[in-house]
Amino acid sequence: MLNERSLAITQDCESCPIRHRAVCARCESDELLRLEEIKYYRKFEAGQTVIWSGDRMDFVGSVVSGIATLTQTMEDGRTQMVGLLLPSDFVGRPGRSSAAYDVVATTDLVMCCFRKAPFEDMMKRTPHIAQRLLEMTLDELDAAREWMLVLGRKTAREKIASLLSIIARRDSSVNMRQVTDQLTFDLPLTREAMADYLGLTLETVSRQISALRKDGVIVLDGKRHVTVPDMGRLLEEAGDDADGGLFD
Amino acid sequence: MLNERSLAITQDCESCPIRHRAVCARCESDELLRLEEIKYYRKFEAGQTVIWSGDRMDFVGSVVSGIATLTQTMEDGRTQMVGLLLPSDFVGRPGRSSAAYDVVATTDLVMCCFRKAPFEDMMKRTPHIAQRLLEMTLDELDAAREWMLVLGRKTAREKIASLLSIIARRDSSVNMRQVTDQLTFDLPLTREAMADYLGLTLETVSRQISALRKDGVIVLDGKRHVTVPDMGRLLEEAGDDADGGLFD
DNA sequence: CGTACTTTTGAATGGCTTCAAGCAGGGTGG
DNA sequence: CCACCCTGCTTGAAGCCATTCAAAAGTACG
Repeated sequence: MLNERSLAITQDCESCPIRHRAVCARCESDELLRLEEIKYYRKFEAGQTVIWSGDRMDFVGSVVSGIATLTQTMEDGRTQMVGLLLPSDFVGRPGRSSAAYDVVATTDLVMCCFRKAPFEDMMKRTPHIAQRLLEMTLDELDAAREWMLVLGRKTAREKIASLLSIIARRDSSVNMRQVTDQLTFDLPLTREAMADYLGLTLETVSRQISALRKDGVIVLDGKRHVTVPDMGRLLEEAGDDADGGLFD
Repeated sequence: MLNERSLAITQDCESCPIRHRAVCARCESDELLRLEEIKYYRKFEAGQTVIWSGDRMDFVGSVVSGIATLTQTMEDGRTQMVGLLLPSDFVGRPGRSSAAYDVVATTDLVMCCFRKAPFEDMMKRTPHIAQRLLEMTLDELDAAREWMLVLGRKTAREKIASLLSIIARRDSSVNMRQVTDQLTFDLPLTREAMADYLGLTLETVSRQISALRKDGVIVLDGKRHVTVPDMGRLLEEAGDDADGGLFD
């Protein structure tokens, strides 16, 4: 919380916490200065909708702190999460005027925004931005495809294990911790949000988490705090090979 | 066949059938000339594997004619198709040396290839290529996310209807036909390949196709030739709203 | 301390899979 | 020319995993 407030005041790109990972990662100092002129921060509270699918989207931006979700909803209410947005992730699509998905703040959220037209203009004149955006988009495409395997072919138990291992891996990379055998983290999602991510019902999510706990694959402290005694075991349960993805 | 042979001889980018849709779409004449110097054609027979997941990938390229699939396989053999590659689609990822997925030719296939290093070099000096690749990657990301909804939340019947409507839509756009009420096309995939795309078994695919036929949603002539008497009806069965995606 | 929300747990149902057999079409060799 | 086989496809029956419906327990907050 305190952290987010201080970030919201940040105007200096050089000292920005996502400086080295966001869409501006490859920019030189002079390019950053020009970005600073057109950027502005926006804050959202947990639960707030950032953009509705189909709405006019007149800005793009990066998540500075907090977590947001990208979801798609059918007319009858079935919803599928299609992306999890973490600090440094990019929101919006240059060249498209309306949003394709709902973007919802899962936690309190700070975004670094640019109005679309100036940003697109900047992109044309700054190859470093377009290059980085391409790289990030390719990474997202890989992640989406990996998730297609989870959704299409994995069992409920494997799905839960896959989600936990992804969160664990990311958490350790964000916090620059070593991926040792023992890992601890907080679930940033409710059971329902996990269900929407995994294509399950929240009851099944709850049951499978209980089962993994009972089998000693994870240790729960409260509803949200998770410890993984043996990461290899968790990856096995996810159906990946034991060192899958750790060294790529 | 004859068509492919003639394409395989094509050296002239200006008259290339995918000229206006592929990664080179935005290139000027002089840029095309430079591409022509480094490009080469490769042909694959139906069933042949273009690249194995994990293999060194020393080229990238565009599908000129034919169809290929992108698949992911788990150790126990479960497989999920994560992409369908059609003429003008791009294969390979600049900045990555090994393939992330199996690429398999579903029909006879002709590709326009570039060795990776010269292509990456060219990309740096030709913003038109990078711009177009970004656009194409963003489109693919949207397609992958749309598919996540299909895999995660749709019933078997809806999945089949979704696949059929996507093939129908693409077929009509490739052949520059009007999307009228009546549509006819050939399925480019076996029941097993459809199952791998949809996260189903081939038996379920077969059953649901039979059910849609029985209910008059589609008309079958042989195993592969499909007629859609009422596209709106098919889209309804897919769980999309009746005009979904036709006018985007 | 009560209300609202999230999570867990139980029991019954059902949709998809699994296992199994039979069918259809196309090519091959005797 | 036809028996044979191979591959792709269909259909049937039984079983299982995840869902659905229902209720209660745990948690957060005024």
